[in-house]
Amino acid sequence: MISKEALKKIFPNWEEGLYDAVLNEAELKEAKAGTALLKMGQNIKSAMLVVEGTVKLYQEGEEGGEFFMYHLNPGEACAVTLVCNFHHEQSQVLAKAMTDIKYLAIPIEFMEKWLNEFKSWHYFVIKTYRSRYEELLKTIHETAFKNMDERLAFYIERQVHQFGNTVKLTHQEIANDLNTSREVISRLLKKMENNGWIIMNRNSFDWIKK
Amino acid sequence: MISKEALKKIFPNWEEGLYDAVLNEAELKEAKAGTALLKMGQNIKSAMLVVEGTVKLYQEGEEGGEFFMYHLNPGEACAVTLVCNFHHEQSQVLAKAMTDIKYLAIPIEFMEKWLNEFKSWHYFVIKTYRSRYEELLKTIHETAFKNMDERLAFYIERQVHQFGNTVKLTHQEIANDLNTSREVISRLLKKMENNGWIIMNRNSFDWIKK
DNA sequence: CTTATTGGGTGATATTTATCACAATGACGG
DNA sequence: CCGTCATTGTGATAAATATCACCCAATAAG
Repeated sequence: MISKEALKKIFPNWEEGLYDAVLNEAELKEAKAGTALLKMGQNIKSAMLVVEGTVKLYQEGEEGGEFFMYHLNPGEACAVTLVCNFHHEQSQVLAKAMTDIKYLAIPIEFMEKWLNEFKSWHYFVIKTYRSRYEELLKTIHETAFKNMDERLAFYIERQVHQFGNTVKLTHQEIANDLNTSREVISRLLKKMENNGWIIMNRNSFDWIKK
Repeated sequence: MISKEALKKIFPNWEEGLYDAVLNEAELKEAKAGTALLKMGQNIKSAMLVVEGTVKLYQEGEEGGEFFMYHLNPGEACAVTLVCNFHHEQSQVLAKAMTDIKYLAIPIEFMEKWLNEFKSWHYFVIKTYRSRYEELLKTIHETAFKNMDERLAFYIERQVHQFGNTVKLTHQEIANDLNTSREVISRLLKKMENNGWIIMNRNSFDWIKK
């Protein structure tokens, strides 16, 4: 399990009792990069709090497409898993480990209980929903108003913000995340290279804009 | 002001004290159809709870475009106004009265206070964020995976769900909401008419599909 | 009744994105 | 060093959407 000190660093400002509750009830799980942690339509049986690594949240299309929405980092939680106990609903999102990750899985029966017991849990849930809502707004803004070139730039900037200036993603992976085709991404990246925004290598490129 | 009984009907399951607090602190406001209640970038000074009528929530593009996200009905609240006091942030959305409306405006200084005092307010905030988050997911799903014909059908279905089978919107208004042009909507509606999904009149049409 | 305005129809054309087909090149296991 | 596979480049073409330029019809206003 994880130490209380480590937990406090990753999830600050909780009540003492909440840390104990988490240490008692949560299971610390690991997953390899690429694993699907939560699939669309799947019944949710536990809340997910990220401890280490990065998770990507997607929307899935009925014909198999994926659409990237936002990242989850340590200290953040998957909003959809936090309150679903109210309704015993199915997941509306796909969560994928982007790197090797560690996360806390908390059985959903504690969600309502803790809302009653711990004020800091209540705040945590609200903060989580609020921040995820804002990420969705950004995502909507991009897809509603921007063309693929700008969307790609925005996507890369998010990626750079997470992992630094060297982007280690194949054109195909980017295309999947943006729900377009590889050719489109290849051509747009070539343009960016010509504009001096990136330096391309095989299997990666560097973002050098601004 | 509004009576306590009416308030209870519209916002069920609150604590007694919360109803009193709202009656004491909120201002009951009215607005004509079409009014912008909250503009993007505007500083939020009060929370908005819908009492009567329908509000439309938009994302605004920098070049003036609008993009419809979802409706707010009586008993629902504008999520972004509920927690912004934490940060004194600016609105990321545009809220427009779709019909003549009545709503409760609660100064944001009470938001944090009530979170501490009323458990039912806490639940209300979480429920609000959760439902808005889910609406955003649906919206993203449509824009990410669907072509304009399907998006239009989805849009009309939402409209029908709100106001019944007769849709009293001009092609231009629909085009604005979907961030496309009138010609596109006109042509797609014509197709729907040919498919027997709608019956068109001037200034309105009837949804008769299924 | 006449005119002005608004809502809607339609062809032509441009732009953006998707799809198909295939070539080239680097990485890696044997 | 060779062959295979994953990755990227690129032309040709199709489909979806945007834009422009008008016209026409219904309604409102005088």
